Amino acid sequence: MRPFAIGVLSERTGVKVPTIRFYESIGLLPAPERTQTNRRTYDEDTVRRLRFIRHARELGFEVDAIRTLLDLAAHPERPCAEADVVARRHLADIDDRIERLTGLRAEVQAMLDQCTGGQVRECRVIEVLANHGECLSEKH
Amino acid sequence: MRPFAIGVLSERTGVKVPTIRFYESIGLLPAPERTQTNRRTYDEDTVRRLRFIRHARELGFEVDAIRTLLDLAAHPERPCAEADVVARRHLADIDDRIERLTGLRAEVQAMLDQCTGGQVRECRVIEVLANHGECLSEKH
DNA sequence: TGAAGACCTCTAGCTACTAGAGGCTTGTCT
DNA sequence: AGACAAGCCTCTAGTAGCTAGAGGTCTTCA
Repeated sequence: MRPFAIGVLSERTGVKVPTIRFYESIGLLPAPERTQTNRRTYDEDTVRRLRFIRHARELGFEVDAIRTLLDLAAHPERPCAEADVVARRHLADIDDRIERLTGLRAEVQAMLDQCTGGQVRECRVIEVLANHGECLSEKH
Repeated sequence: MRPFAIGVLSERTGVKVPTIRFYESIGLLPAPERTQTNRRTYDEDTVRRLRFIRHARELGFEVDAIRTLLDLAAHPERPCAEADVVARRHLADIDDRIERLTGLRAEVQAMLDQCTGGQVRECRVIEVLANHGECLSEKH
């Protein structure tokens, strides 16, 4: 396969052109070869690398974590414990966020349940916001 | 009560001093009176308003939504339907995020479950990231 | 009186992109 | 061959909601 342009890379990976340039600028993608007229050219390796990045992003991994994972992927002989750690940390982070959101959900739902639909004067939504004491939990 | 300084407002509301100035700059808080030496002075009204803001932020409302809610809170004679809409939209947003996170959680968990702890060469975490086809869902 | 601490403004940084301006190059159609 | 659109280039700035720091003034307390 011939080297191809950034637009082709974009289409083949589903990552937008400006995003590809952005990834290059932060060092997630290496600076590619250029044509004589200064255009970036890519090869299959970059397609694989970028798909890896995209997929990890879709799963919510942060760029720093992806850097570590990419680094690991490049060294097949190393133990995979480190990848495990990264993924476990991410899982814990997701759990954390789910838990907090679930708590919030309950508060907002409770607020809405109490709303009788009258005037703002007696609106529970506004009132709960104004008075923290009425909340389900003291946590926030 | 005498008017008080920004540090006092900060302590009484739990909102950091730079954040208070930031809220002023984006118009969430009105520009306060100043002393002759240009220091901001606040009163009880601001404490209430800022507590309202803080509480809404803690519940995950966006600044724009808070603007609407504050506006409503200032007009007790209006119907509270609008507050209801804001809160319901927020609830839907939270549900959405929980759902997406739950999906992610399952993917990451599945990835981890398959890891046998050997070398990166046979690491499922790395492999799953490299090959989207192995995912639980096609959604992402 | 002198030093610490609180206050002031302004700028820049965080995450992960996205959008736009202004200007070349490439490809296609006639 | 020439015209014109589409694609590429760089650079800057904007998104949300703050946070941190520089460099300077003012207040408070021992």
